[in-house]
Amino acid sequence: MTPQQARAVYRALYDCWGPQHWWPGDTPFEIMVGAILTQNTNWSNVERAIANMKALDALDAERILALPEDRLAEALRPSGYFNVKARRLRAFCAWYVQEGGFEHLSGLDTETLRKALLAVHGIGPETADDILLYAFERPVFVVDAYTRRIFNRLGLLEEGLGYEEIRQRFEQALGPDMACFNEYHALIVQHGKTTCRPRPLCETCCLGADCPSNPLQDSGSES
DNA sequence: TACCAGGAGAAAA
DNA sequence: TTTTCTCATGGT
Repeated sequence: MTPQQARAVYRALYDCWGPQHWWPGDTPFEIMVGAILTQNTNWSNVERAIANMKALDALDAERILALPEDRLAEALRPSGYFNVKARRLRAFCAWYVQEGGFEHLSGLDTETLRKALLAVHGIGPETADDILLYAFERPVFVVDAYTRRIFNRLGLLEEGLGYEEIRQRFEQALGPDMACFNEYHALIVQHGKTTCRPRPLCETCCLGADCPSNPLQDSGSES
């Protein structure tokens, strides 16, 4: 993928959807919680779980750790996988408190912070990069299922590439631009979940004939 | 009713 | 090392 191609898709998405103002969350900590809860789940379900946490006045690492795990799981129920996510969120909070919280972690360089996040139970590459980009405002490109789907089918990424390879291709094409990465990922998600879903309709899609959901594309490239 | 959604870890091959 | 299975709710 050339820089020109990466920027052309960005422009098409931005022209279509406009600024997204991501991440939806009032504080860096809420963003981090949302990044964990949104794993394999749609955002509306995550919002319900976060509202439950706010109702418990528990949107804070130490207060989450003070909650019994079954009560935490009950609050997280709307986001799905609630038992799994309760364990993951507690593991993250334990690490977060142990490391001295946001202020201390903000002093770490991006690679050190990324490695530390990936060592936490329940934090994989996408979740770590969501946290780095949207909570810590680091220039890290987030790769998700929509990114793979859209760019594979646009022919700009080969099938079967690993997460790190895809991330590096975007970062090399675009340069270390936090604001751009922020908007780009948000636009990909907005586009993916509205226009270019697996069973979609893209007469008005901003990617036109190159849209991953375009029937002309489907006829030859669908797996 | 079946499929999908802003994944990750554990187990099996 | 790679692939498969499991976790689960809510909307379409």
